[in-house]
Amino acid sequence: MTRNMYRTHDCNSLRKSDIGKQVALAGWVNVTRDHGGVIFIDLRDREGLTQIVFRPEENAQLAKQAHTLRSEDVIQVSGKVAARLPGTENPNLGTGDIEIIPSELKILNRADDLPFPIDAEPHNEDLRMTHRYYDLRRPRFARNLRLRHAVAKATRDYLDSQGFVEVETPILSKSTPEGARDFLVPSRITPGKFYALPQAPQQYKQLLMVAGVERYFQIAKCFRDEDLRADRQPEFTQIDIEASFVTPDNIFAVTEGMLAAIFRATRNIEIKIPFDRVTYREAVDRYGSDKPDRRFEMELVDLGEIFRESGFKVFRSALESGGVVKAINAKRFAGITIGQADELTEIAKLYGAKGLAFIKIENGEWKSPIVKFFSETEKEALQSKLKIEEGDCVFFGADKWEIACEVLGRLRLRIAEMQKFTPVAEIWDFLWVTDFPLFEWSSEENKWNAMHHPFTRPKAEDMPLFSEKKFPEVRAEAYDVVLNGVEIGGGSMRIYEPELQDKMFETLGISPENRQTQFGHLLRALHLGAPPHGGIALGLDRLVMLIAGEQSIRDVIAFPKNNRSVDMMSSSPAEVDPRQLRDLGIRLASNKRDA
RNA sequence: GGAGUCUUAGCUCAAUUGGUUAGAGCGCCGCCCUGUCACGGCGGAGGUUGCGGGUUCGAGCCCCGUAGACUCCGCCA
Repeated sequence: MTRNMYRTHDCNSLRKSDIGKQVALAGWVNVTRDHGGVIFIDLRDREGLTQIVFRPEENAQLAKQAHTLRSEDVIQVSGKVAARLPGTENPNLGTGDIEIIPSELKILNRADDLPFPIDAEPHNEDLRMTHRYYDLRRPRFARNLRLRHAVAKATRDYLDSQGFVEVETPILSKSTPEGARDFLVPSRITPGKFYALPQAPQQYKQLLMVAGVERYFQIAKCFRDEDLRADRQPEFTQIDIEASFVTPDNIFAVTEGMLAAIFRATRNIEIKIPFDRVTYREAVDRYGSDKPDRRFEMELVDLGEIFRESGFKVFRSALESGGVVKAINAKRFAGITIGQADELTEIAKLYGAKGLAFIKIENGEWKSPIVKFFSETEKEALQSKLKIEEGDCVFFGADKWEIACEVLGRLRLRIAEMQKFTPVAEIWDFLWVTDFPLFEWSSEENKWNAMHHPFTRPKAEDMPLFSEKKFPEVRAEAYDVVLNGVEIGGGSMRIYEPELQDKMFETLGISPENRQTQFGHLLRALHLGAPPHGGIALGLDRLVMLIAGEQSIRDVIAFPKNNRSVDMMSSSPAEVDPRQLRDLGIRLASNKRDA
């Protein structure tokens, strides 16, 4: 590929051993260093940099031309590889021992004044996104795109080796009432009807199991019309996997093997498998999160026994009304500033606490307005249970279990940030979170919703609870895979019995008529010999983001959208020609400009 | 739907308590410079301080509104 009329080598391939060769290179002018006489050009292509030297005494015509070069001009250079003058080698460059003495310079294209410097980190993200094709020239993004490719390739290679078949499923599919808001696509041929873009290939992959594919995967684009975050895009990519006649252990093993293959291929790292497993209950209890970041300690400690009979009414009454008292010990955080304390209090309130009590241990003294309510026995018990030492800062949560855990879990993460927790070495802490609740109560809709999705099966041992309609206690055969506190995937064993699926729909408040219109195909499929099956889907964008060490999935997507779902570069979404709407039988309800 | 932060030259930022002609570095243009690698030196151009309104003798700065960006909450089965 590199040898053609434009070039014989890439810009990171010439070494000492090539000295004397006649070569051609092509690329972008990374930087010019024009000394009036001698001119240095760093030529850049996707592989690296090579220095070109123009000397007026050798070729005045070329030097004159080179003098006009500016950053990001596209040029082609032919010439001879030469050793750099002794003492002027650049050890920071792979090609630092050599330079090119050109005999020919072709200016293929000139660049205008640049929207931002390519070597600095512009903070203005909309400017970057507007000129994304230019932004992507920066080595960091060239690296990220190639990393993403390597992850996808390792995924395909591994799953292929395990007998999985990649099957494409429709992008134009059907809207379903459960889950996220759908993107809709109007049908021209059937006016008034709409396709929906898939939120995930969930139903199709289950139908492929009924079809006897047995082991399916797909690197699938998914679409959800919800508000965005740094780690959420309206369209994103999943590594989607499903298999028949399997148990969760089989899915865990294939996922672990695949992730191991990915880390081997991209980072040459052997990750530790199998991953630890914790139940949802334990994760929330100990870390205040269903996606625990275990790279640092600061676990939630239950203080129920200590304060059951306490004279401190706030704690005692929380326990008496069925709640919990829990705490985290932030080591060496007694120096907390007023601003930090205020922020943590805000966080506590945001997640439902009435306030935030904390104790600073400074100069051997426990500093807090609540300490005076504690007995000596309580203080001693606290000290030993939380391993309190000089310089620590202890934060309390007294509330319903869910609220106390979530509040302390959020504080735990924020405090770790405030303490500038940075792991000494790269840590890849994978774990499985299992036994999620099957249902969650929606106070907004006043009904039970599926926590994962409506096709998730209850755990076999919880079937009786399901029959007894003890819905909050029913656990699902569902699991998430978590990496460094980020949920990178989740899945479940599916319901394959039509009767059980009907019972599930019934619990979710989906009427028999709606079941038929919305899920009829799936229900019929379950009646035609559906095998037991289950699977998982991993967020490719998030996974690549973590491997790349990026903070946002936008940095590992070639053309992402901003947090209002706008592509700043192409200005989409955009208005369309009225004739297009007429063809679709669509009339806009209102024209914003009239407002 | 809600909260917070931000918006000054092409880019990154500054401008004291509301007070002179809104500055600096990079980039750009011109001149000089023959071994640099973020080359260097001298000079120059470049601004409706996001937009609209208000308070004031006077607003980049204070107030109200509005637009946009980013982060978060809700939402994301």
